[in-house]
Amino acid sequence: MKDATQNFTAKCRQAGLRVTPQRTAVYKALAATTAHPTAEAVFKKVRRSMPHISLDTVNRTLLTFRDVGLAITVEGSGGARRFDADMTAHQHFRCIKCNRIIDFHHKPFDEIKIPRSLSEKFKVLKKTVYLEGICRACQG
Amino acid sequence: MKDATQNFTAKCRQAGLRVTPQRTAVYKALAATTAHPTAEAVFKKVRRSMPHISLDTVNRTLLTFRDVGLAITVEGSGGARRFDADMTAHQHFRCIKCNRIIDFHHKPFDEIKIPRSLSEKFKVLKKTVYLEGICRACQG
DNA sequence: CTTACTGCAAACCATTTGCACGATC
DNA sequence: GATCGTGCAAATGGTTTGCAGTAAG
Repeated sequence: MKDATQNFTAKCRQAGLRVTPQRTAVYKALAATTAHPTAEAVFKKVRRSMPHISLDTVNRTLLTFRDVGLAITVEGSGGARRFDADMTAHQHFRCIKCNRIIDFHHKPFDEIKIPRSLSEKFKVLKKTVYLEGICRACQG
Repeated sequence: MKDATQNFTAKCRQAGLRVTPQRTAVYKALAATTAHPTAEAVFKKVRRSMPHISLDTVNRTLLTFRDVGLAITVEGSGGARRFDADMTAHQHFRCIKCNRIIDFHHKPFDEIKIPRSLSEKFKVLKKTVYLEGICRACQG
């Protein structure tokens, strides 16, 4: 994790982002956990050492981190819940521009094998391949 | 789609659900689209033929459908946005009970191949295997 | 006729936006 | 000093809950 913290300043500069105490604190808090926190959770943590920081700043900072490649958001999380009556085997592709979700079906993806090390620990009820990118309509 | 509609009554009975006009209308609206609509979108559609239906009913109905296996929710959609500073290759397992997200890494999952038919149509920027189930702590 | 479902209202939670002040480069 | 970032406040959007009336079995 040493790398990560050093990497932070470099990535900021590289992306033309200013290195502010808030950003540093948010990054440290996020990098220190594997709990995949929400903005709210990061906010609570950071506030302990920086009582004046606002939730908005944390939120914006985290989104900025994602945009410049310092963090990711867990697949699909964030928007409204979306439903699908199709109960046959299929996978989803989500366009990051228009937010459309497109079904596709690729048999090999139905048959991916869960490693033993996982099925021993967890009861896996659902396994899916999830793709994100840019759909045809949103390209050039 | 004929099957689906017939299946509907059967599945309801089987799950001990009453077959109400609202449920029927919501199911029809959902089954008629591949757009992966939000509750709001389904609501707007259903309201055209059933002006008195409420958004809450649509919401609850859709969640019920998911619980009895008449619909699915798109992976991860619904909750708050969750962040992760880990930029190395890895996958996520989400516990449907405690909502925890657990990292794991299985090399073969990094190397899944996108079929040509997809990469021709879409610019795929991210591909991940996403698992859901019950984590150890939440099991019996 | 009993129990489950619906609709309404309110509360709650997460996210976004505009703007003025302050800090970084 | 110019520009970018922050904090505040308010608005928005989505989801959940409790409750009383209504309809399905």
